Amino acid sequence: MSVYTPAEVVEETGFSIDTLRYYEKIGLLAPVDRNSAGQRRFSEDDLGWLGTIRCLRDTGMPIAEMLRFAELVRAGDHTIADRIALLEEHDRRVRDQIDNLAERQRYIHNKISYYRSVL
Amino acid sequence: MSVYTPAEVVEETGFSIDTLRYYEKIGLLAPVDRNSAGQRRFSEDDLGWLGTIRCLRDTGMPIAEMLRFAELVRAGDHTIADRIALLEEHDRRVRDQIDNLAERQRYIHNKISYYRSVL
DNA sequence: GGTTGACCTGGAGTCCACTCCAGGTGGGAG
DNA sequence: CTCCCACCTGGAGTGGACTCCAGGTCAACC
Repeated sequence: MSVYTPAEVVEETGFSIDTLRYYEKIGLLAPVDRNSAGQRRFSEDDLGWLGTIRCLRDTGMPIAEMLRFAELVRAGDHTIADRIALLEEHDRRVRDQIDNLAERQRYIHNKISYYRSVL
Repeated sequence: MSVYTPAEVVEETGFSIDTLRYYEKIGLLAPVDRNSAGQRRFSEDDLGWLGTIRCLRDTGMPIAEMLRFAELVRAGDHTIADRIALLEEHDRRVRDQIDNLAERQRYIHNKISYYRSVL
């Protein structure tokens, strides 16, 4: 089981070290293992979880809701139905976001066409 | 030429009255006409511009850039090429956003499928 | 003529998600 | 041995985009 230094995790996840500490502080990341000097050593599992966080964050999920999800994950297998419900709800919002963006994009395209026509 | 009260504009645009005042204060909205009592009376043009703002805002354009666009619009027809450039740049970012969301959505779908498989 | 309600102003406050800072530790390179 | 560098902590500060507030005006309705 390999471990990762903060610098490696920054490199792999794209989160800043401050953000990683912040996520741990608020409990979005479970307490990370430390070496004898008290420095963080992230596990493979931490990396996987950070990947999930990245995905949820980048699709606009607020931290408060990611925290709820994190709690469900920590609570064990009996919360899987709840996790599905949470992700499905989020998925609907992502779909709405995409539809909305596509709709607005048409407006932008029209605007560009209009400007081109008066050049 | 009909005019609109603040309440009507709130109704039509979905912006709150505080947001409308804020946009006027920072210059995103040109100074709005007033009646004899000093109350705002929005024009058809204001409504149209607010529609544009809504679209740009909802596609994630920061206020600073909307301000730049507003200045180009106010500067007159010789800025049309610049406006096209700005909108095309923004359009690219919107496309990236949509692609990104679609990609992340696949991850979410996989996650849901996985959870379903272990139920 | 009193009350209500929509509106006004300047400025302070809020929320979110970080981001930065000062001051300190421990291990490895030269 | 000394220096540097990556890392640590608690807590303060930032940026963006609003949102709220106190105190005031005016017109209209009862």
